[in-house]
Amino acid sequence: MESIKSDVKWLGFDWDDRLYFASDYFEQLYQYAVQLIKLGKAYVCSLNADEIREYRGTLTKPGKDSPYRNRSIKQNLDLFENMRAGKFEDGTHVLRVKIDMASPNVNMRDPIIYRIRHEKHHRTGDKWCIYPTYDFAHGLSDSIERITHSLCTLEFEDHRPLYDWILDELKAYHPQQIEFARLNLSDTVMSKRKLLELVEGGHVSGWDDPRMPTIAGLRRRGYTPKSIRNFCERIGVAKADSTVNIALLEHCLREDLNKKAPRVMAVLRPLKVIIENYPENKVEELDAENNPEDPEMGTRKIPFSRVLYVEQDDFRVDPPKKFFRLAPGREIRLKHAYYIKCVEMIKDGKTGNVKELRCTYDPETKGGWSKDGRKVRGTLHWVSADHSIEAEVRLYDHLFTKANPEEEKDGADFKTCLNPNSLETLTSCKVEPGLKDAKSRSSYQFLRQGYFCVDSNEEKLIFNRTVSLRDTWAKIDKK
RNA sequence: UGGGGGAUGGUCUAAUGGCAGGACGAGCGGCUCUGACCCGCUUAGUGAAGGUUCGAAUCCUUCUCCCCCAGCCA
Repeated sequence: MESIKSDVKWLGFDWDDRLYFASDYFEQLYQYAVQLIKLGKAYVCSLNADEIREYRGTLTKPGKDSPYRNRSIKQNLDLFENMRAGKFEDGTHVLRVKIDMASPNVNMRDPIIYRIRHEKHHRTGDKWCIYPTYDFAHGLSDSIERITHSLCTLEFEDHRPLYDWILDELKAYHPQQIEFARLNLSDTVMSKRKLLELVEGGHVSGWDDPRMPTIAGLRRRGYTPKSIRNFCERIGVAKADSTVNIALLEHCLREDLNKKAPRVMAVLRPLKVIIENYPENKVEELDAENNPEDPEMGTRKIPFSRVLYVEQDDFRVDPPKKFFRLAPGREIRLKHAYYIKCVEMIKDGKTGNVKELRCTYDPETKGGWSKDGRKVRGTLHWVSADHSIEAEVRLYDHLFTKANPEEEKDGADFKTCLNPNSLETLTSCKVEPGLKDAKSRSSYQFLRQGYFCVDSNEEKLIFNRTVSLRDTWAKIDKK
């Protein structure tokens, strides 16, 4: 309950002084039930659960009346009072409403409105041992609260006749129940039952695992309340079953973060670069803008020195067409810094992998501009090796490999298409020094990579990837 | 096979008898010190068949397909 409250607040809503609980109305609800008995519209039924099911009939066959259906009002009043007084065991009696056992809508076949449960309630404690069912409490609670419209999901459409019946019989204020389709998202599951399975099966670390579509999970992943609200506005509300593509949610997220998240440089998979013509001990403080979308976010200083790290993906020994990044002999720009040219690559003797690059820089291009007007196609992010700090980065991907895990063929379990690579942890990432004091939960854009938020900054700095940037090159490269 | 709902581009959603539009995605191009953002263009739809009407996504008829209901759960 507390987590529901904090989720709602986080999303940006407030109930002011209107935090209501159905349990606040237990006494009134009881009195309404008594009234129904007096009207001859409710009776205590002493059939057991199996018998009640049997008497109910099926979808196509009508039910038959309970043998207890015609108890006298006095008898019912008496029995119900004793139910409340705790004179009976769980399951021995229930209070049912008298409608029509032959109704084509099974919800109208004398539904149960009160049952005995000798259980402690989280708000009323031991005060009650009988509790109203949802169908009974729902409409009357709405009525007591004087709400105008009661919104719920489609599966309650069949319950609306009962909702209406109860309020009409009691001549109570009658709100209008309106049903709408629940929200389904592609590439994940939304049902509580299935999410619980993921938690209990250890497929995720908990309800707030950043891969979970729960509010707690989205929050920890780095989603902003505003992006979620925008998303909800865009998808609208309808009565048709639908599955919204998660790409739209991600779009709303990028849209919001693009305006808010400060830009920083972080190298996830470091490749060492030595600038051969840059003095050994020299360090320059370069200016870098914090957010081109918002000049008011100002600038910061970032250190540049002879030994740097760049992204492994940003170098190719044998660059394909349209690859604008570093390659042997190729000149590129280091963001906010200088043009550098790759003059040599050093391979690991054993693996043959490139483990280090030797480059030269052009001192005339400080800040990233060339006076002679020559252009470079690529701009890379980088960090200064000596000044960077280590961080762990967790890359998240969709939890499932199929857009609709619930539609597994041959009725296979939805967990068969769990994505084994939905979490990739990188432990030796290098981030710019200014991130040393990054606050927990704060969001950044790692330039050219994506949006990341601080999961924790206690013993070590840990980032969650919220969502990647759109990556046109990745699409070209795949072809 | 009883009852209740639903069907508009790949996806979500507008159009309440009067030009089928928007967003996301995808594709192409432009811009660029982020292959980001932004901008331009393109793609692609009324479940089916009849009927009413000057005119139908919308009204009528028939059909098809999908979802929900037989808890003392919500």
